[in-house]
Amino acid sequence: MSGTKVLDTLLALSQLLEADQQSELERRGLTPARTHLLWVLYHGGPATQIQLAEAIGVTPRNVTTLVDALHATGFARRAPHPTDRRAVLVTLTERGLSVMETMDAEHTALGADLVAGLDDETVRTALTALEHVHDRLRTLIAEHAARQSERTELA
Amino acid sequence: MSGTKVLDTLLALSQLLEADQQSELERRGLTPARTHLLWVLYHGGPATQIQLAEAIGVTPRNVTTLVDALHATGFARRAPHPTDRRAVLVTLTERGLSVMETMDAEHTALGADLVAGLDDETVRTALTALEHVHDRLRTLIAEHAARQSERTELA
DNA sequence: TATTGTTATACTCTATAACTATA
DNA sequence: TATAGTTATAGAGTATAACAATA
Repeated sequence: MSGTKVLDTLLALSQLLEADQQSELERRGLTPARTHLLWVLYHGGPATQIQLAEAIGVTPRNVTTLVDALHATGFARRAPHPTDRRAVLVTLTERGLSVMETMDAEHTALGADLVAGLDDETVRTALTALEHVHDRLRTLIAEHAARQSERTELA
Repeated sequence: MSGTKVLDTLLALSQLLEADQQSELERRGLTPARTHLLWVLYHGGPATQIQLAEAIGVTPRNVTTLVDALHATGFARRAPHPTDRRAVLVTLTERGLSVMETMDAEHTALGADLVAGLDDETVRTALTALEHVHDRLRTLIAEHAARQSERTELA
């Protein structure tokens, strides 16, 4: 009973978080997918498009489009790879770095804001519970995937 | 500090929930947007496309496309509105009803599964904390919106 | 022969604007 | 005149397949 309640609250929360983030991005002329790419560059440094594709979980073809768009809007740029002439290194521009720094600060502030008014003990308990739920979900997904590949092999 | 941790865990959890749900949908030949529409029909009964557009939060034009697709794949159908000849009533087919019943059951099972292994007291505390966070976020979003409209009026 | 990135093409979701049929 | 839904058009994100240049 309360498990369903927890799940429903989590889903409602996800939706609000996404909506909030998206409206912030739009103000800055960014989209979720492009921001994700910038975030990877911000935290991981310059990368080839193949590396970005793996980090984001999309095909290399999509990275071409995203980098094109980020270049056109001035957030990122392509630089030649120092040793591999096939590859390019995607890097943040000044503008891209600046906007990521701002978003990073906002992210930290939002985290603090969301738990304001809760005592430390409650936050700790909730965090432990969330991590437990996270682990359960990962396990369930892994089991699903295992069943899927069994089915595929049978077929 | 722990606020950021809570936020990051929530975001990681959201991502997993979305990925898990999406892979389930694909197995059934559904997409997230179409499933959302079916979900509204399942819980609210037959509706006009305008009502669906409001419930889902998209423009009426999009509902046309979604209903077209759901009709083509046999999950929903258009019926004439009994009193308004301009409007149509979108209803679930047998297939649509059946798949929604299955998903509803899976949703309940997932909720129970995610908190399995946590004692009741911990779940209650976590749920209270989540609801607090949910309220905080709603408040923050409302404040953002208010600031936005101020700016718009000045301009 | 394998890898990096691109061109070509297609599907989904979304939006605005103009239009038809009905209220 | 207002409302319900559609046609027309466009942008963003995603995918596969075929191909170029380079390793």
